[in-house]
Amino acid sequence: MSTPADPGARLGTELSDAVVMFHEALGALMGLSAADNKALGVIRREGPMSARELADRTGLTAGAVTGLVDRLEHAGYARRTRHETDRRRLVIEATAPASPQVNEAAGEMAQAMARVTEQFSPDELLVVARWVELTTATMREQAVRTAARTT
Amino acid sequence: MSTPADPGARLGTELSDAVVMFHEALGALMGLSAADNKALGVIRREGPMSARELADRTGLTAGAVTGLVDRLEHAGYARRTRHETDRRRLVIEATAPASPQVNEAAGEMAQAMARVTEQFSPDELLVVARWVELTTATMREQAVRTAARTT
DNA sequence: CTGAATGATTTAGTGAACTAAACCATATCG
DNA sequence: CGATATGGTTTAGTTCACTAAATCATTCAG
Repeated sequence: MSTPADPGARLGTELSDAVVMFHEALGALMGLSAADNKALGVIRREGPMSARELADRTGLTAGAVTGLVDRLEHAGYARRTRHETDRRRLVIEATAPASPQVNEAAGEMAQAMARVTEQFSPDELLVVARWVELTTATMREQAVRTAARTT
Repeated sequence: MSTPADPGARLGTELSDAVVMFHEALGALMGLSAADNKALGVIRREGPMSARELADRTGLTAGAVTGLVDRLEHAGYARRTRHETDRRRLVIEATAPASPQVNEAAGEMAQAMARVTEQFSPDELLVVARWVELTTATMREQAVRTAARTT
């Protein structure tokens, strides 16, 4: 089935779990529910957008998005602005993580990952980078396909 | 700051996002809320446990765990048994994913990852495996440290 | 300029999952 | 054996984010 050197199988379980756990822990530290955290991810990933757009992305109704953005804004992770030309629209954008605690945690994580990187030669890092890239694309595609099945 | 060959930085954002997205999509396909999915993860990861133990792990009260296990059991992802010697206690254990849809999605993911693996030599796979292992350990540790900050 | 359309908010009501506490069943201790 | 502790369930009440629909503001089309 899977050899000890098959990272694909491992990713499926352990790394994936660890990533999810860290993500959840960071979300909790930020004081965000899983749903709010997910929405923030959408804004961060896709850049500033209107409330309607965010509603479509998250599958929420317009009314729910108002509350969602209220919470994100109040917690300091997002900002509401009016659209320059169309003043009915909002521009919802993510702001830098405010809390020092969150910055510290993120910084610590970055350092820890740097220590991992340190242990590989430049050539090896190229290999790993290639794998990470392919895997990311695969996970994304599978996420979309899997989501499509739910309908 | 981070070179194109620094997988650590990439993991922090893109792969991590993709992993979380897939995890969420799979959870949705399984008909589980994020919280229930997380609890199921605990049972899968740590093996059979009593309701009290699960309550401690998830931070829920005893009453809430009853409902939680009800849902998991009803959806076919967990099973309640009585403890052999102490018949007050439950033994809550995860069962194999029942729904054909979930199996299909999991299978498709496994195949997709196999196609990624295919593109690397055995030597390269060893490098990747080493990186995955170190990264997993790091993420786990950081998840725990981050969770501790929340308190 | 008026009327219809669009974007966001507000309001009222609903549902899901939670807590706290009362409640059974079983186990353990004196 | 009786009293007390422990594990899980049940119940009553609360909280919170959601939807649907009414509302306000702005834009666009005729």
